[in-house]
Amino acid sequence: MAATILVVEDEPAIQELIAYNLKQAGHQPLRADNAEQATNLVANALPDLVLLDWMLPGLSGIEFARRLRADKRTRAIPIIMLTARSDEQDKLQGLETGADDYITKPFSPRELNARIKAVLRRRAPEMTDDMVQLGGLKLDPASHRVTGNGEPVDLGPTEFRLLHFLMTHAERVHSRTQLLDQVWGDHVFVEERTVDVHIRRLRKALEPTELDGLVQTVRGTGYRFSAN
Amino acid sequence: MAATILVVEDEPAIQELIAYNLKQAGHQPLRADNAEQATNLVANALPDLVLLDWMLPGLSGIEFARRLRADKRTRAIPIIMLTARSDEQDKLQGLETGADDYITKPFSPRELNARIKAVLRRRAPEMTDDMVQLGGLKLDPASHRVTGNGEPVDLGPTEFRLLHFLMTHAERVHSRTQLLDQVWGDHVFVEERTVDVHIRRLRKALEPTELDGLVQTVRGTGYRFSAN
DNA sequence: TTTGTCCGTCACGAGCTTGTAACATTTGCT
DNA sequence: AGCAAATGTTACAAGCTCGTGACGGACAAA
Repeated sequence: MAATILVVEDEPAIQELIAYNLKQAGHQPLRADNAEQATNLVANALPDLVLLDWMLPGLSGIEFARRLRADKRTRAIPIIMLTARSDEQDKLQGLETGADDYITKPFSPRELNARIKAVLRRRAPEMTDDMVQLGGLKLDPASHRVTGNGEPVDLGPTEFRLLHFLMTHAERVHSRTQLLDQVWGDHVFVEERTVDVHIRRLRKALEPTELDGLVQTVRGTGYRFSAN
Repeated sequence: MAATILVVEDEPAIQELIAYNLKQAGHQPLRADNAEQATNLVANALPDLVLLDWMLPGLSGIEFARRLRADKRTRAIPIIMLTARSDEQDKLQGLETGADDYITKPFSPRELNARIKAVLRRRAPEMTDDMVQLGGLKLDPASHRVTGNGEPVDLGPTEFRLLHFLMTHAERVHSRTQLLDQVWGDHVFVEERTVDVHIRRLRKALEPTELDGLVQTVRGTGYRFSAN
């Protein structure tokens, strides 16, 4: 659950309060007072989620959300809208622009955390620290441990992230490019074939538990984790 | 559980009662009749927890709580709100300002103590005086003593806090940054690698008891205390 | 002051990770 | 079968992470 979360909020007190709560919950907050600042931060490094105030000086929150959705690089980032109004009109418009969820101020830290967790679980399950258990394999992000049929499995950092992503997106084929984006990160330039090597390393590490068959090749497309 | 607790309450009789009960429970009460006095006390020394009356002459309890949350230095202090009203409206608003818990007057000393303990445990389990016992290691915050397999272990202050935190958050990986935040305090500027050195010192101190293996390195991520 | 303790930083080296290239094997197609 | 593309596999150099000992400064007690 160590997500990087961009907070776009012009009111300093609220920004501070939110940032504090995020840190408390184990996240890493990035702060921006307006859409411009936020744009710069996003250009630099992609956050895992954006908390976006509805009312912003200059470019409004809705407009900023629209831009995030328009850009291919940022399209997948989950967005939670913050608004002072509780009126349904706004809510609808907010969801239309592609917000994943919506919180009406004032809100409790507990509610904020619950929504963040819910959105991450839906949009980016590999960011939560929920334990994943599939086909005899068990991966626990919190303790950073993997066991296959009860036996401990030793993985390098990259193999761990790779397996975590595959398990949280099982039964689905991922191209090498997608895996590079999701597991390596978007500002990294690596040969596609490198993925093959790490898949190989992952399978090798799983071999002793006879579970290496769960990581499957889909020729011409990519790789897949399947528990069937 | 030797916490320093700031009581902000304008009614002398109730203040007296609470202070007496806190003392009885082993805490050290600090008293303030209003937000101004409280501010001065806090400026002088940080309490471990604040008991805050909802209704105060002058600056209200809510407002004071908000200020505590706004200041970086006091942000982390747990707050329990006291209120004469039992109405839900207030309850919500109290939590929104970042209070950790809420007690409706009149309350029994027992309830007060239970809530204090619960809040301290939730916010900072390593702040309570509960003895921690894991994998042959026993750490007693009250007597500030550590024994491994019965043998006494000699630790420096930082190693003690580090071990205490790790044991109260076992089976979980903590990054260097997290450890610095939690054990050193988030206002301190220290090199990340310093954590390594203290881990080393901790392990060295545990070596004679053969229990140094409980403090584990998770390469690329951080450290973990594990009793498995 | 002297002594001792504790702390933060640094530098060095062992060992682990990683990306890539090179070579081997499999697969699908004609 | 024969071929080309895709994937598996291995080796390796470069880089990085972490363990470790040493050092000097801060601080308090003697």
